Amino acid sequence: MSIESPRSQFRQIADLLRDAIERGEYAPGSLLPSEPELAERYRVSRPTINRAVTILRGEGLVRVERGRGTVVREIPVIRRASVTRYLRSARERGGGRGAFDSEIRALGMTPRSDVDIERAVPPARVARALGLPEGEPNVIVRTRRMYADDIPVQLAPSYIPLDIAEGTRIAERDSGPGGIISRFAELGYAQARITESVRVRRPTEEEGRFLRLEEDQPVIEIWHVGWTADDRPVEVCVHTVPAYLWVLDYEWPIDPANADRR
Amino acid sequence: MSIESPRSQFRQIADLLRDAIERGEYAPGSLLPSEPELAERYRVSRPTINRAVTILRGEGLVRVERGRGTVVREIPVIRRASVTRYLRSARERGGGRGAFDSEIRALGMTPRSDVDIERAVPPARVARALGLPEGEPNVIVRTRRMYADDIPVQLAPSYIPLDIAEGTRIAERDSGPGGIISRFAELGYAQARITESVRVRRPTEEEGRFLRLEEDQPVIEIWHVGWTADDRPVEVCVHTVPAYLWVLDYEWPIDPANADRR
DNA sequence: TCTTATTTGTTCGTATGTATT
DNA sequence: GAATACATACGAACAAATAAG
Repeated sequence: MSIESPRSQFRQIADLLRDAIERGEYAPGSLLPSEPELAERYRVSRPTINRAVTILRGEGLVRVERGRGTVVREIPVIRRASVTRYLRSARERGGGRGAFDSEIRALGMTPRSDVDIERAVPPARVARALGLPEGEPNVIVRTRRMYADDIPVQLAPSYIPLDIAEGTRIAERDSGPGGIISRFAELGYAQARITESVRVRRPTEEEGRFLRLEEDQPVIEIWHVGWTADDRPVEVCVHTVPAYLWVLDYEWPIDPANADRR
Repeated sequence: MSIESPRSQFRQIADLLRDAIERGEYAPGSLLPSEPELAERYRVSRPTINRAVTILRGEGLVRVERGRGTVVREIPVIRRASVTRYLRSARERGGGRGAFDSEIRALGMTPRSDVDIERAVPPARVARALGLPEGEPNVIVRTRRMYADDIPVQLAPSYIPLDIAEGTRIAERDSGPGGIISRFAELGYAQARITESVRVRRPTEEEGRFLRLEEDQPVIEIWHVGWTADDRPVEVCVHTVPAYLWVLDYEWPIDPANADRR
């Protein structure tokens, strides 16, 4: 084969296939040639081909349907407007019913989302972040599952201390006009500040199942905390999205007189 | 072996090794048992062990030195204070000489960074973002390479239109007091707004070489643009960091009266 | 400096299992 | 049920890098 030696064959073949897909040689939704066929074409063994395909799967470029073949994925990158999504204007943009709706409609896809409400013991990390004792059922969890054209694209459980949420609209499926942020304000816990921490990690089993991810497809975790003006954390929301599918946009003003960087 | 069948052996062994590392059974900096030894211990073939180790490499948990062995990595996660790093206060925090310095010193490590200056043809994406014609040598590139304890941790080329930067301190290695942001202000291009887009991708070859990454170790790309008050983009900086090594922190105020979310 | 043993990297050929068509 | 396609594993082999003598 025409492939040089210092680089492993399975990586080189992954490159060739990736290029071919990006050139449009294999259209989105279509099948790649079967592994035996590719093995013959590139004159390598089938496990080597399989290894190359595994790389592309990790990148979200193809999806494998056992018994059927390897499907080229359509990769419409979803942009998350991380800051402006908390403004009323974001809700109106695109005629959507919320920021997520606008984000998905902007791609010409159809958004959908579910919410599950339950009272639960939060993960220890969450309890600590909320300043609550660990191991007690002291939060309301609002688990949102979001879809674009019925494809799951985001999992976002939100944790609110029971002493704030219990018996309020926050603990209802329909949180009412203006969303839960408006409810927080009415209850005297107006959120004044948001912090988000972005990291990349492997999906948990549950995330993988819901987002239809393989284990070598990393997710972006957005650890979102809402703070009141007197710096009490009142909401932790853990957004989990497939890393290959999303771009996160942030934006803020700076004061040049005060600014610096090296 | 004690491993169940529905999950592949190489993944299960990766889990076992990961747990052992996280339990501290293999100390940071120490060697894992050799692959033949692990193969015997878990009663699988050596390629299966190798495959498991490959997973851990992708996660940044171990680093392999051929001929020597597999080293457990010390993983001090670096937090990037994405917003406050543009405030003068960030520079003073920790007695560092800049935001990056503070970030690294906060981990008890020693920061170091280089800057290379050159006049160059920017990548097409960059030219478009700056509103410049493509394919022309119309930018100054300030390429920063950053290290923690001499380990490369970030690569960040910054592109500035030639018509702004040429002949100014921006095109010098030492950009002077207050950093280049102060120079922009003096030149009448005060940056008033920052946008950052965060995405995850495979490293380019150059990035992989510098950051000592393998191909299956994703990077976070932070596409950073500085805008003047009249919305001219005057600087594009592409921060590239190993995804397993960094957490990005963002923070902003919200106005509850105006806020909304679904 | 050179040699040899050790350790990981990669590939092959083959075989078996599982899911889908 | 049969054929097809991918998933994974084994054992063997050779290459490349390192370490030890």
